[in-house]
Formats: sequence, structure tokens, C-alpha cells
Amino acid sequence: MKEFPPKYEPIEIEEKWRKFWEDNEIYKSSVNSEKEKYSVVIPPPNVTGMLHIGHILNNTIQDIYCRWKRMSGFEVCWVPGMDHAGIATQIKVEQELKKNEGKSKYDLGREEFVKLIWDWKDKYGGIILKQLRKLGVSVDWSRERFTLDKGLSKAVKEVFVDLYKKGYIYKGKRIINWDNITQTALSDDEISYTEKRDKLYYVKYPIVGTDEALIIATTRPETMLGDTAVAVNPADKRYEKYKNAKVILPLVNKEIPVLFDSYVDVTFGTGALKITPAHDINDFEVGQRHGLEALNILTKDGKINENGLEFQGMSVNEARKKILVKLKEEGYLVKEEDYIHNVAISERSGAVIEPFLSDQWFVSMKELSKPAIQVVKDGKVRFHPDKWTKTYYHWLDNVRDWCISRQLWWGHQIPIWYHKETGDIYCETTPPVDIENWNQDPDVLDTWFSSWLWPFSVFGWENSEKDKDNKDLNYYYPTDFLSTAPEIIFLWVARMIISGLEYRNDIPFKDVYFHSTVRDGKGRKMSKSLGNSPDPLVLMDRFGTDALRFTIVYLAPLGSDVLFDEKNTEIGRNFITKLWNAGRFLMMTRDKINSESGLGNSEPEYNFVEKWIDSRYNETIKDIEFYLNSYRLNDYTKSLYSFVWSDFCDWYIELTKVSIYQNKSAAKKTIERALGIYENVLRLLHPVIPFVTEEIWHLLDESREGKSVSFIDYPKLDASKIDEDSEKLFDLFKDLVTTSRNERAKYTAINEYEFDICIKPLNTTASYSVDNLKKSLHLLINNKGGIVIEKSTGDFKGTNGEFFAVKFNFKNEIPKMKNDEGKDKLVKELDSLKSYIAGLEKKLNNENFLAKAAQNVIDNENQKLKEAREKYEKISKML
RNA sequence: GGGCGGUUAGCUCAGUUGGUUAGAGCGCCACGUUGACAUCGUGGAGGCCAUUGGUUCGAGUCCAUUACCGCCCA
Repeated sequence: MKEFPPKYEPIEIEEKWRKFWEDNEIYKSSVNSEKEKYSVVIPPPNVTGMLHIGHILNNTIQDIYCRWKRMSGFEVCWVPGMDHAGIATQIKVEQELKKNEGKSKYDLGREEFVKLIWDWKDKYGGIILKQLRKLGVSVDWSRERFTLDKGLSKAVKEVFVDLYKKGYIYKGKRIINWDNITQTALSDDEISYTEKRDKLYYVKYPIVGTDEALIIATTRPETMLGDTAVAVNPADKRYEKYKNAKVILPLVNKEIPVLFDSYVDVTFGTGALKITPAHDINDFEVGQRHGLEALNILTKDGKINENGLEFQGMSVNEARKKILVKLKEEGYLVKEEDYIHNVAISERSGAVIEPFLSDQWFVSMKELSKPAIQVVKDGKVRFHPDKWTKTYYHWLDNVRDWCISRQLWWGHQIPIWYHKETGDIYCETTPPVDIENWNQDPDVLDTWFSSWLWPFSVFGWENSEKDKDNKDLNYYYPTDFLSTAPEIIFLWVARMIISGLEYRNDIPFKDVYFHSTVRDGKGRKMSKSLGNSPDPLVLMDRFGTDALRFTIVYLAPLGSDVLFDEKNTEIGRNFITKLWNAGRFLMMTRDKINSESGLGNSEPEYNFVEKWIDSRYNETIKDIEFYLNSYRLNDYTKSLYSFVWSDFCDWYIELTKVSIYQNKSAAKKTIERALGIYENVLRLLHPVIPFVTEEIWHLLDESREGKSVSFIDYPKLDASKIDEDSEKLFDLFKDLVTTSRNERAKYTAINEYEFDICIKPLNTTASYSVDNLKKSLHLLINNKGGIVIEKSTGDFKGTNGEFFAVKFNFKNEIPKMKNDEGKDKLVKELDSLKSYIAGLEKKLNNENFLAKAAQNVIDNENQKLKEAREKYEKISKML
């Protein structure tokens, strides 16, 4: 017999099982025609990523479903992998290169630099997958994929070329964030905003053919060189008269129109704006709406270009000064005032971001996304919580074209070649044969352009023709479940649905779980810069991985954020300790019984306690099935928490002690029954706390060596065991015990005295059952004396519960009452009972209520009133 | 500016189609260690369910309004 250690040591035990699971590849999956499949693809974390608390939540959720389905007989396949994360990775390696060798990527050249990133990836990348191993995720590691590996790159090219040929991909203009120090385009993520003290300049734009002028407020007067209109709000009465008017652009001396656009903020400056489509994102959109020319006035290194009159060649700041001087000289500058505003700064170089118009590749989304709306409307793809469907529809109904080109080197280079002489475009999955005559487009594709294919590319998708023979794809696709963060519903989820429908003619997944955003104790988002994100690995070492998994799921209700403080991890740890100790008690007791002679093996009576725990156990299974099926994972953990702690440990185990210590003839069977339930509870908990349940499951029976609880059947509901009568009876019993404890709490030092417990049933049911309950009572209230049942109807001054009144008769001197609250409490209770009765009476005297409410409701209320009145009577007598 | 949520005990949250005197965990207070567990047990205090109005016999629950908070998109 294995020893059951007094303390659960998570670190070494987790390591043992982690190794066992991986070495034996027990979670490896292959096509199994005998079984129904359950497939999940992991949201691929960034190759540069480190595990944070949000990953713990998301991956635990997926693990719960995979383990649950596996135990329920499905062939489960959970595919792990990583995302090449274009920008993040390239920046990381650029920084290291700078730090270690003082070189920039240009010193190495594209090919060398990309090679360097691959080296970095092989050496340092994917730490996060090692960390995920620690979490105990039951993925099939043999299927690990990378968004930039050969197969996936092939899929990306295939899709790009196909969309290009179908006419969905086109080249267009777009404002990008330009960093003119590093000379690269930046994503919004690489920009921070800082408050800057600036001047707001008021410039006069004369109206053509009049003496009047529009006054325009701007912080960037130099961009006026690129103005192609001015705009006012159509609701702004001040400017109504300028419909169809034109103004003269100062310095440039060209006529530009006055536009009416609701984008203009009436309260800003004078309510009139200059529109510079090439150098401001909002102006660009106004320009698009009104068909304006976008006139670029800058070079890539941030100097004024040939469109800039005599200011050509100057830096932006220099040009601003010169232009201001000239505006002043010519009388256009009306005034200037101090102005504080947010300025976008490059996080990498500190440069002020220059919005810059450039050529980019786009995917036209309107047509492509139509079927994706329908499958959600039809309920083929279900969102949990459902509220996200609204967001989804709103976005897709107003979908914008997807800019897919990125000015980076790390990623899938766009499979477009331009002919050096003719400028012809070649777009194929393989380079042109006469490659020397062509230049490939230098840009790479947005990282999402590979991850949107993830649900089928990981199974080896090539193209619709070749897929017919792809057994994996045909078996595992569509996948069953996706768990992800709501922030990427558009970036990722919607696009996967679109690509799945386009390339597999089927949805990519059936159920999507949008998990909570994990915030710190103050409700702030976890972030590196705030330093408020606890390191999950530290927490795993301190509290145990299971404890962390349990806690985070326990705290994360479907559909709302979770505020996580590391102290919370105690919830999981304490629960696991409780579970461990219960097992330890049962096993120790069993060993003891087995070694002692004279302990009977007789069948204990299947009494109300047994019936009750069977009923509660089955109700718990019923709840769990419901909660797992409706994606309410915190309720799943909560119902097990309360079953284990309150029902099983606090009451059931305590009551088994009656047999074990008092009625020894049945001790053996009693403990076996308890162990039977306990073992099933381990299975119920295995999906959320796999390590400790595996360990205990093995401790219970050493012949299990080499097996895993992961493949033992998940307990099923036996509805015939749910028994309301025994639950009601047990409630009576609980009431008796708590009432007695209540009475007991009034005395100090009660253990020094011997007393009888006098019980008076307050109604017939209680009266009937009290003999049954008597046996168990000694133990639960630590009573040395006897138990006396009062049958008389006379006065009884004691503590009253719902079904019983209780008092103690002391055999020698009466101990001091701790306080005199007993009486006060009764008075207080009478008061509240009084108003309760008054409320019920009022309701039952209301003709409308009697006329309109359902009969069973009325009966119910009458019954309540009757009982309340009886109770009131009884308490009155006690005073 | 557009869209979507939230507001219930000191804190974090449950509360399933409207129908017991609104629950849990943590925290707090008191008591408690002779056969699992002080990472524990027992008992207790603590709430005009954000505001205002409406629907209804009946509203934490449905509708509207206001206030505050949050998220996404622009």
C-alpha cells in the first residue's frame, strides 16, 4: 500500500506527471474512424511571447474542454503552434543586433537579417510553448506548427494568388505611420502618445471673389502646402453662406473648395479645418468622401518635396518656421495661442510620427464577408457569450478593406513581381522563370494573413484540389471549439470564418468562447509598463499549477472581466489542500480498518445520509453537464467546490465517522462508499486540476501504474438517484445540528460541562424524523451527555430553528452564558417575522393578486403565511 | 463621434423563463485543536440590488430615463 503523504507537494508531483504524459505521448491523436472527433486549434501565441495570466486562463479553458471530451469518449486533437508575429519579432532581433554588434538591419541586408531572425527563433523563440507545457495542456505536441513554416507558407501564397486572380486583392493608397528616423512604417502598437505643449495658429484663407476670409486653426501650418480643401460642419450656421465657395490657399495661391462634412468639430478653433489628405488620417477620409486629390509634400526622410515651392529640401520644423514668417509678412497669420495636445511618438526612435500616404495592398472584404455573417445568423457558428454576435454583425456590416502589406522583412514576402522594364505584374505561387528581369514586391504580408488560415492550414491544407485525399483535414475540420480574447474578434475570428468558408466551404469552428479580460486588482489591464502582471510561473511555483488553473477559472465568469490579485490563488490552493486531506483521511481510515481485526464488513443501512449524498452527487453531475455545455466554466468549478467542501467534507465525511467510530460493524463498507464517490469527484475535477487528480487517483490504487485518469470515463448522471425527500430530511437534520450549535455558542467553556441536549420538534415532519437523526448528533456537536426529545407542547425556552427548538440541560452547575444575546435575538426575529407576516397578509388581501396570480403561487403564499404565523406563536411562547 | 457592456454586502462576484425573508468566496468579529485538513472548524455582524419613472397582482430580474464606469471601432 502506497503511503498517502500528509502534504501535497505540487512542484515535484506536477513534474512527474508532466513527464509521464509527454514521454508516453498519451495526448497524441490520429484519425480514428471508431470515434467521434473533437478538435481544437490553439490560438498561436507570438514566438517572442512570454506566458502571462491571460494565457493561463485561455489555455486552461481549452484544456478543460479537451480533457472533458477525451474522458467522454471522443478522439480529441488539440493542435499547438506559434505565430511568427512579424513586427514584434523583427523589432526584438533588431534591438539585439544593435545591442550586441552595434549594427542595423541594413548593415546585414535583407537575406542575412532574415536568417538571423530564424537563428534567433531556433535559439530563443518559443519560450512560451515550454511554459505552456508547465501548465499541463493536453495538446498533441507532434502536431506543432509555425505560421512561417513551409506548409503554412505554401498555404499563404496559394490563398494570396487565388484572391488576386479572383480580383479581391488590389493596390491602393493608405495613410501609414511613418518614422522618418528609422525610415519604417509602424503599426499602431508601436506608437505611444505624449502630451506636448504647442501653438495653435490661426490662418486666414480668403474667400474667392469676396473680401471675406475663413480663419483656420492648425498646429501644423507647414502641411498647408498639401491642402486640397477646407471643411466646415454642415450644421454650423456661421458658415452656411459659403456653400459652393472657394478659398485661396495662402502662399501656394491656388483655389481650393469649401466642403461641408460632419467630421468637423464645431468647437475646435474656429470650426473651420484645412484638409490635407496626404498627411492626416482623418483628412484622408474626408478626402475620400469628397473625391479630393491627396497631395504628398514630404520625402521619406521627412523633408519637404518638390510640391513644396521654395521650401523644398527643408525639414518639417524648418519649413514650419519659414512658413510662419512668410504668413506673417503677407498678413495671413491672424493669431497664435498655446495649445496642449497628444502627439504620436515612435516607441522605437522617439521620432514624431508622420502620417504618410503610401501604396499598400488590400483585400476587398465586402463580398468575401457576406457568407460569414450568415453562418453566425444561422447559428452554425455560436458565440459565447452571445452578445459578441452584435459586435460581429456591426463590424461586418461596415467592414473596411483589409490592408495586408507591411513594410517589414520578417514574414511572408508578397508573391508579386514587377517587370523591370514593362512594369507588368506577375502573381503566382512560384517566382517567374526569368527572375533576373523581375523585382519582387519588398513588403511582407500582415501576420493575420497567415493566422486566418490556421484552422485548416495546420492540418496540411494545400488547395481545394489536393485536399480530397487529406485524411486529417477531412476528419478534423471543421474544428469544434475556439477559445480566444474578444479583442481579436475582427482581427482573427471573423477572418477565420471568412477564409474557412471561402477555402473549405465550411465553417472553421462551431463554438467560440470569448474569455474574460484579466485585469489587476484595481481593474487595470495587465501590462508590462504598469508592472502589474504577476508572473504566472512564480505563482505556479508558489501555489501549484492546479491551484492557479482552478483559481483563474473560478474567478472568470463568462462575459465579464476578471480582477485578479495573486492572493486570490489561495482559493485554488486551499481547495486542493482540502481535496487532498479528504483523500488522505479516507485512505488512512481504510488502511486502519483493514489492519484492525474485529471491524465488521456488514452492509450499512442505506439511510438518509447515503441517499442524500448520492442525490447531491448526482445533482452536481447534472449541474456540471449543464455548465460545461453552456460554457459557464466558473459555475462548473463553483459547483464542484461547494460539493466537495460543504456537502462531502463538512457533512458527509463527518457523518461517516458515526459508522467508523461508533457503529464499527459497518465501518469497512462505509469507507468504501465514501471512497467511491471521492474517486468520481476526482474524475469530475480532472479537466481543471489534472495534476493533483492524477496523483490521488494513483494513490488510491497502486495497480493503476502506467495508466492515466485522463482516459477513464467521465462520471455520468444517474437521475434516479436524485431524491428530493432525502434532501428535505437532511435539511431537517442540518437544521437540528445548527440550532444545537447555536445554542452551544451561547456558553463559554462548554466542554467542561456535561449536558443533555433537549430537542423539541416544531412540526410533524420533524417530529417523525427526529429519532433517525439522533444517532448522528453527538458527534457533530461534541456532546458528552444524552439527547432528550421533548414531546410535550408546553413552553420551551431555547434556541429555535426552522424545524427544531433546542436547549441544553446542564447536569451540574450552569456555566456562564457568554452573553445575553439569546433573548435579544428572539425579539429581533419576532420583529422581522411580524413585518414578513404583514407583507404576506397585504398581498393575500389584494383582490388583484387573488384574481390574477396563478393558483399555485397563491397556495404557496398561503402556506408561507400559515408557517410564519405558527413560528411566530412558538417564539412568542419562548419569551 | 458610432457600437457594445456594466453598476447587488467592506472587496470580487452569483442571482436560469418576473413569484420564499436577495446568495457565495475573501475580509471582519467571537469561540474552538482527543482520531484528514489552522491552507482548518463552528457561530455572527454586514445589502432602500446606482437614479428616476413606467409595465405588472407582484420587479434585483422587463421597458425607458439620468448619472457614473469600462471595452471595441473611428
